[in-house]
Parts: sequence; C-alpha cells; structure tokens
Amino acid sequence: MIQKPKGTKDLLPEESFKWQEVEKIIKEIFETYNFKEIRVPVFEHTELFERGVGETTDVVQKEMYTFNDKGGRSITLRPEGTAGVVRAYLENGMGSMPSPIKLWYNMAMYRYENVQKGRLREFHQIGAELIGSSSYLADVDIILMANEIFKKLNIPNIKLTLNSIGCPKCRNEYQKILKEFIGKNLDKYCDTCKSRFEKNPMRILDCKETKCKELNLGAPKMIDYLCDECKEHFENVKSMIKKSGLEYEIDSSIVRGLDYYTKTVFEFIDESTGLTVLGGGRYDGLVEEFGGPKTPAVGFALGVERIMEMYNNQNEDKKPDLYILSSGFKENEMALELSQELRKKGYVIEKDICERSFNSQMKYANKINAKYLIVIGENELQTNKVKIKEMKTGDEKEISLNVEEIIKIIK
RNA sequence: GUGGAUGUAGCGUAGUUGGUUAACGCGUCAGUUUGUGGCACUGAAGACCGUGGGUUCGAGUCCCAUCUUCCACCCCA
Repeated sequence: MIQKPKGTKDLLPEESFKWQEVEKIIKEIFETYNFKEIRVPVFEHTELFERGVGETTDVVQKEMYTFNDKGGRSITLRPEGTAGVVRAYLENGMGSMPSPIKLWYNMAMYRYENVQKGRLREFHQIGAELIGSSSYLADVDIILMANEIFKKLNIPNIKLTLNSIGCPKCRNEYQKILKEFIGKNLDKYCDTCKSRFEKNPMRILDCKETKCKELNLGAPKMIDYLCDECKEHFENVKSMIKKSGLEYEIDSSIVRGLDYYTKTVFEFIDESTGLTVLGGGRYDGLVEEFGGPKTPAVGFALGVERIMEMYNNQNEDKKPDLYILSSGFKENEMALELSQELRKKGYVIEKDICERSFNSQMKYANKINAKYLIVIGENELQTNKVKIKEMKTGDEKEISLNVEEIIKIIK
C-alpha cells in the first residue's frame, strides 16, 4: 500500500468540519478590522526566501523543499507566508493603493522538519500582514487582532510575550558590543555559532547548546541598547497594550527565527505545551530588501494544526433532513424527483442509490441520523398520500405526497 | 541531523519457551423481517502480522536493514 509522505495529514470529514468552523470565526475577526484575503503561489523562486527569510536561518539552511524545474529554475515550496505576500504586494503595485494595505491569508506551508506532535512538513498558517504603517498603533492593532482569535475561539491558557529587537541602526551598534563580548571566547562556541558570528551574531544568543548557553551568561541584551526611536516605539506599544487590558510578559530571548523582523516581536504561547501557537512582529526592511521603496510593515502567522488541538467544537455537522425510502422503478423515479426539488430548496436529502432492501434502507436512514423519513411504494403512488416519520420520536403523520407538504414538516 | 520507543483486518486489542487453516470486540455488509429503524440473534466480507532480507525443517514470534508514527534534543507555527 502506498502511504502518504512523512509529516503530512489527511483531514477526514469530522475534522474538516471543525476546520471550517475555526476558519470562519477567524475570517470574521479579520473582516471587522477590514483585512482582505490574499492568495499567493505555493511555490516561488528560491531566491525570494533566501533573501527574505535570511540565509543564516535554519528555515533556509536546512528546511526548504527546493528543486529545479524542467526549465532549470530553482523553485522552493513556501516555508512561510510573508515573503510571498510582500512579493505580491510589490509585483501588483499595491504600494500605490490607499495605504496602509491590510491582508490576510490561509495557506499550506512546507518545511523539511523532523516530525513531532504539532510539527508537520505540510502545515497550515493563517496570517495577517499590515503594510505601510510605521506607527506603534499598527503593532497594537495587529496584536489585539491576534488576541481576539483566542478569545473568540474560547482557548484559555495563552500567554502573550513581547520583545523588541531594534532597527538596523541600533542593532548594528548593539552587534558590535555583542561581538566584542562573544569574540573573547569565540573558539569555545559550537560550529553553528561560529558560522553565525560574522553574519548574524544575535542568533548565537538563541543557541541551545549548554556550553554556548553558559558562555552567553551575562551577555549584553538588545533591549538595553535600543536607540531612542526604537525605545519610544516599544514603550508606546507596551503602554497601549496595557491600556487595552491585555496581559503580557517581556521575554528578551525572543528573536524569532526569521531574519526580516525589526523592532516589536511577539509570540502567543500555549502554556500547557509550551508551543508557540502564533508568532509575529514588525518587518520594516523587507519591502526594501525585495527592491521596493522603504515601507514599514507588521504581521503575524498562527499554526492552524496547533490551534485545532486546543479548540472544541461549538456545533455539529449537518444531519440529513429527510430520507426518501423507495423500491421499484416508478417509485424510484418519484423519489428522485422529490429529492431533486427539495435539494434545490437547500434541504439535505438522502435516498437509496444502492437498490437496497426496505429493511436495509430503514437501518441506513437510522445510522446516518436522518431527521425525517418517508416511504414511497405502490400505495403512496396510487393514493398520493405518504406517512412522514420523525425518526427521533417515531411519530408518524399522513400528508399529501408533494414538496410543499413535506417542507411544512421538515423545515 | 542525533538519541529512545512503536507498528497484527477501518478502529481497539489477543497471540504463552518459534509449531498446522492468526483470535476477539467495535465497525461494515447482509439475513431473521418486500411496508417501518434503534435491541437481539445468524451469517459474510475484511490481515500476504509495516516493508525487504536473514537464521530455522518451520517466523506474527529470533537477527539485520529500512520505512512510519510517537517522544526528547534542535528548531519553529
């Protein structure tokens, strides 16, 4: 038997119904903030992610599904959503539409990861991008919108953590100081850290190797070296969030795995598993990195599979309104006609399509939880009367055999 | 990428120190019941025991490899 590839998942009807419910709730939240949906290709030129996400990141270094197509182009299955959305923003001239641009997406992502619970190779992210505002008010709106998702979905034990990683200006200053600190013991760090020393020393602070962690003790923190502008921005974000009544924690270790972030970064963490369910931040340099004008932006992405683990259904999937039981050619013809008319009016109708016996049809109607049932046989065709039965109670009622009379009962 | 565990019908399990046609429950299909379901009873279908090698007269059971799933590290959503 051929199995599905490692790290992928089939969504069966019971779960796909749950997904639809969650997707609907989140979409409605986005709409109240006037975000519009965007859909971009599953694959892009590899260069887009190398430049956008950053060549020193784990995502680009070891997790991308990259291949050459038949035309010799290097193609990559998207490992995240922001790069593609920003590319589309530029390519479609959205910079000259009324600013800021507010977009949301719901897309599959691909990362060659070691599989574990809550970590798949094909997974889904729902995200939002707000492009064209440098104000702290944009950060706050994005964070509050993200928080709304957990509130509306009734998901408890979610913690918001915040940090600021500064702008290129203060980060350069800070990195000099950091490199001085690390440089003293560089030969004692692990190989990954050594390779990151020149290009991206801040990620060394994120290393989980015990020897590196020990060496990092007492290292200078970015948050203490923010320039005046970044500092003010972060203070404003914090105080506005506080005023809105949302609790948060400062976590100076959040740097995020993608290089494009600047200033505010945040994560919503599930406290029972410790997994990040939603992560995001500001990325003021990305549009420019892709060759566009200097354009500030902020956004987030949430892991759909991870949120599904925590969500409990509020409703049940639809049950058939009516089962039409019939046997015999004329009778089947009548059943078909009735079912077509009722379906046209939006009712969920089940009928025999296997030419099964009376008894089997009866049992089937029961198993699929049909709400009502009618039997079409010789008598009904002759008298034009039919008994309609409520399956739950067993009550039967005789009515004329026509669509209007049936609707009166099942509606 | 590193370390550990796992794998028997659709699902959940049994399978004794290797020994004939791999068992049970749920589910599925049908019959008892050509005019009324749920209960009950009867029957049927469904597994080359994850895959490929090896040891043996003989392997679901032992050995090796490989894959999957799960857990930890790493990383992230």
